Amino acid sequence: MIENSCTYDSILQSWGYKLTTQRKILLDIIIKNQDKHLSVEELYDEIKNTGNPMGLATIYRTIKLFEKIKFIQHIVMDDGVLRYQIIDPDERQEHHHLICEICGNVVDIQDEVDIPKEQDALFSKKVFDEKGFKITRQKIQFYGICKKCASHL
Amino acid sequence: MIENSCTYDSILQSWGYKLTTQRKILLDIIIKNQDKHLSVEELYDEIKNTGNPMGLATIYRTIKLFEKIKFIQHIVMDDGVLRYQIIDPDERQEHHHLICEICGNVVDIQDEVDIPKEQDALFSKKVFDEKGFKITRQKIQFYGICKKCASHL
DNA sequence: GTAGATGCAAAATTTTTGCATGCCG
DNA sequence: CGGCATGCAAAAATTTTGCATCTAC
Repeated sequence: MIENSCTYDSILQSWGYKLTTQRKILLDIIIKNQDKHLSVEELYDEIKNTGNPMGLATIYRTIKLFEKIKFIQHIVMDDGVLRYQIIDPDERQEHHHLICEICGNVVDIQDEVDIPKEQDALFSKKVFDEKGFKITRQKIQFYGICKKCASHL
Repeated sequence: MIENSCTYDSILQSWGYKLTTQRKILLDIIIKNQDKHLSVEELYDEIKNTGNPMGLATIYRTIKLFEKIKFIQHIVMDDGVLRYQIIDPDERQEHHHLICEICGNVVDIQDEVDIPKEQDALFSKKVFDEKGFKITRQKIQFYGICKKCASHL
């Protein structure tokens, strides 16, 4: 869990980008909502709620910048809406998602839970032999029912 | 592999929808390009190439209809663009994708290749115990390099 | 002070909707 | 023939861009 944005501030500056109020606010919002995977629209609303509204153009531009310097990455749900999440510099490893089919909420799983090593040599070999496709990495979406929704059933 | 659209034609009519020229053309294009996963824009262009151009509005409306009656389903790539594929009535089972990181092409894998059963009871139990999340199904994107691109390296 | 960043408004895209006309059943 | 479907154009929604102004360094 990432606690604050100071590491990012200095990285931003080391890339030669200015540390502006807007960039700090946007990064804060993304960090504060690590578990939420906000869309541009949701980011816009969250920022408006802080009382320091920001132009949509700035949000789009800042997001592009943050993706370029690997502060954040986007994930895409089944509806095609891009949602953004902070990348912890310490854990750049691939991670996967638990997606609730009722509320649509997305939860990350990574090393907290051992993903079974489905990408075992045998499987990769079979795909390569049959399809000529060399697998290098994978992303899994696990669909199901989250704790909260299960409790409301 | 689906060969033609007659089955779909009669299903369409059994739902009470009219079998129009446009619907036939769109379905044909989707079936002919089963391996391509075309976006709306690509569908529009393909249809224009047949010499019977169709209004974009009609394409959007027809796609919605086809999704509703489960003729097609969409998949979503990392860029958030929705792409459409025919659903073979015979094999409604979940399937996965091989995505080439070079050309972006998407290939389906399903029963042709045995997906290792990563959703083993132990893993699901662990996720449930640690996250309270009940996994019911999953989608995997395998990223890598396709045969064609590998041959150009 | 100056390069780069922001805000606003206009433009470019993408998708939806209203309505007159057309065509399937 | 009657109603659903289509095409077109307008509207709505989303994202990008140009430019004047502002601000971090």
